[in-house]
Amino acid sequence: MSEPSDAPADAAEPSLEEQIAAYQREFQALDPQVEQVVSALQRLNRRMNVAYGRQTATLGLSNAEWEVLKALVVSGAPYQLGPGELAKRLGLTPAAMTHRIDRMASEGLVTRERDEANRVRVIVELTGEGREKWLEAMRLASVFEEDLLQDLNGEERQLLGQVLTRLLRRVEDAQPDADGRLSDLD
Amino acid sequence: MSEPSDAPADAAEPSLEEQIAAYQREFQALDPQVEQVVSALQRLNRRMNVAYGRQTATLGLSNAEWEVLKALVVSGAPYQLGPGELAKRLGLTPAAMTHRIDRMASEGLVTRERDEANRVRVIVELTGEGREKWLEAMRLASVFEEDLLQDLNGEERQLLGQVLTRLLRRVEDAQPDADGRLSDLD
DNA sequence: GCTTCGAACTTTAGAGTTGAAGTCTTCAGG
DNA sequence: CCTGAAGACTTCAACTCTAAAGTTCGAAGC
Repeated sequence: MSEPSDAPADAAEPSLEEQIAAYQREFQALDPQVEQVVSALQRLNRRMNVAYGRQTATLGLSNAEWEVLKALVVSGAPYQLGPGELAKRLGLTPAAMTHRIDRMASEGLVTRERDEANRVRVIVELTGEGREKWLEAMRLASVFEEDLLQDLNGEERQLLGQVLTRLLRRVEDAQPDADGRLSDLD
Repeated sequence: MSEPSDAPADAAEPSLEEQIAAYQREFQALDPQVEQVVSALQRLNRRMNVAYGRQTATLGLSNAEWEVLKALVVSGAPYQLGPGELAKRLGLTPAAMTHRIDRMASEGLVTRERDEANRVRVIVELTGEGREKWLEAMRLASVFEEDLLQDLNGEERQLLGQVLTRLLRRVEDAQPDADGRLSDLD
């Protein structure tokens, strides 16, 4: 026999609304409007990252690798950066960068060589294949993003972008990179 | 000798604007308005997570532990969930949950015991101390969040919340939890 | 020119995660 | 009963990240 009313065991996964209601129930001082913004933003961002992860996996790229490619492409022109600088931009320790570059170099996405002008430094450079991979990933991402914002008209998009940028500026001003390495890339 | 014009080596960390300009330069098909929204959202979310991490560290909590506490509190009433259910909600493998619960149980934040009604199951329950920690973290978080949204008036907050919720719904409809475990908590 | 300090990267040890295999319990047949 | 299959959790090996040394090179002082 089964008692559906007696052994709940696993409640259903909470929706955004249920979660906010639960927060309010457990912590009365909470402003539901604020929490709606914050929780929706976090959940949305997480789902987007999952979607990006699936897309890049399609190309044989991990999310970690994609981030390195992005940093190098954004740096422009010769597509060169040092491990330390890369680590700072991705929000990793230099040690982690060393290993990541190992892997990516062995896959042919980047090259690693000593800077002959200053032999303490190392230059990580995007390869043609790496750049190509980034372009493919970018094509997928832009389609996904366009689709995501499909329901918003131009005015709404602009407003949303402006408001988010204002909030970002506020956070960045309040946290002047306190302990270094906390940027991470988009 | 040093040639400031010859050996750039480390370019400055790119601002949001610089980054978007770089994307456009390298990938012409990009819609700058879409990218403004997406990049601002991602960067904002990342900075917020760093801020949360600092706050919870103040209380001797890791972000990982805070997420478990949140899931249990949101579940309500007796504050009980199984390891598997917790893993699903946090977006972890069951194996990782096992270890996390080990740590948290040894710190007194939760208890772990077999379900006598169904001895295959394990019940993880929030302790009084765990609940107290969650409340303290929540107090800090709500102050931070209120401060973050300070410059937005009520109308703007409502609009922002609604738009983000619309986008979230769109992502969730498009990704029907495809391979399980990808939710993670807010 | 030799030495010392500092900078940039790598190496090492330890914590945390994943994926796969293993254990224990329950349930349905035979 | 006894057996087989499925479910829930744990254990194990491999991988990735962090923090703290260690290594190598360059620059400044004597």
